Amino acid sequence: MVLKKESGLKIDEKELSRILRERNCKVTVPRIKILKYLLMNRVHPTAELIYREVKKELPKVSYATIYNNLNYFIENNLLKRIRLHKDYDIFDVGTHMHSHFICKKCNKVYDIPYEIHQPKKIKGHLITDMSVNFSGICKTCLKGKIKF
Amino acid sequence: MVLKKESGLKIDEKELSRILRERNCKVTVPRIKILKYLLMNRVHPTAELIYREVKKELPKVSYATIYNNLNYFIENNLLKRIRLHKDYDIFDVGTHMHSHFICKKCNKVYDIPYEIHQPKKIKGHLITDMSVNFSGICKTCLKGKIKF
DNA sequence: CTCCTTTTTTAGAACCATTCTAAATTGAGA
DNA sequence: TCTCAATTTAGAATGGTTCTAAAAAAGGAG
Ligand SMILES: [Mn+2]
Ligand SMILES: [Mn+2]
Ligand SMILES: [Zn+2]
Ligand SMILES: [Zn+2]
Repeated sequence: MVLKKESGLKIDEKELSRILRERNCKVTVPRIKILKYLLMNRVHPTAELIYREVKKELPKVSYATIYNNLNYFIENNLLKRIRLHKDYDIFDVGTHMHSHFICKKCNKVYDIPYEIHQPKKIKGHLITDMSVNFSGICKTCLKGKIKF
Repeated sequence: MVLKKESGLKIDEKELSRILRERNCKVTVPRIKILKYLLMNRVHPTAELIYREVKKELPKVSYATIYNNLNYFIENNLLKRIRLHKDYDIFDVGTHMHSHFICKKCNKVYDIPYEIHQPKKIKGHLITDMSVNFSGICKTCLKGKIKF
């Protein structure tokens, strides 16, 4: 089962259970709500945003559960941690390969189509992952339409 | 003045002062000691290692001074912050373009010669920096000579 | 050199993202 | 339904980094 790429789609909780079971992941209510939020809102969220949003549906959810599940999703290759900002991490769900651009002015992160071939080995090291990150000034900031 | 690439070279403190003055950086004793450590020990150190090592020469140095100067060097393009580990950052001095490989087993970071062309613009965003990061299992861990 | 102003340093407190603790709950299989 | 391991929870703790406020140092002017 391939994870949907688009944001804002309705995703049935039954379908989410199936995605988890396919990967031998135990299905729990908080786990489903967190994954649902990630899949339906592809905004490179912080843990804090995920916490706030999931709490709307699940008022008793704790930060420990959010972090436990984010780490759990990462171990199970459903999620990637992105460390582009100085002070916090953001998360990116889904399997499609792409790279990121971070704007030094507004700090927004943009997806960039990924085009570079990943080598199998370099200097004797086995390569299993590769990421390409760009930074600079984003289109919007270049236009000068946003003041800082 | 191009920063020396090799590790372990003796670097005169007079030369360090000159490097700083060339970039209009105020010259101070802790600043020189920190830069000296970075230039003579190219091991992708943590802030904590830098603190411990500089403290040997400058017993009264504080963490605030270490962090202030690391951030100062980054602003002045003498240093890069590398965010590959989950729990801490490491630092990399010098201007030579290269990428990094991090081993998922032993967490060691290796320099990789950098080969990819950096585009000037992508999708309307102005690109000023690019980084390529690889991860996987390093040569040493593959040989199985180190136990975990 | 001395004087003056600004920047830097220092010790320690504070901050804050993330993890840990220990008890309660839940899920999935028997 | 029973059982047990996995998960969740509230709140405390951790640890890397930054902040605070006072002292020291750098560097320019005279
Ligand atoms: Mn992305
Ligand atoms: Mn390096
Ligand atoms: Zn921007
Ligand atoms: Zn290794």
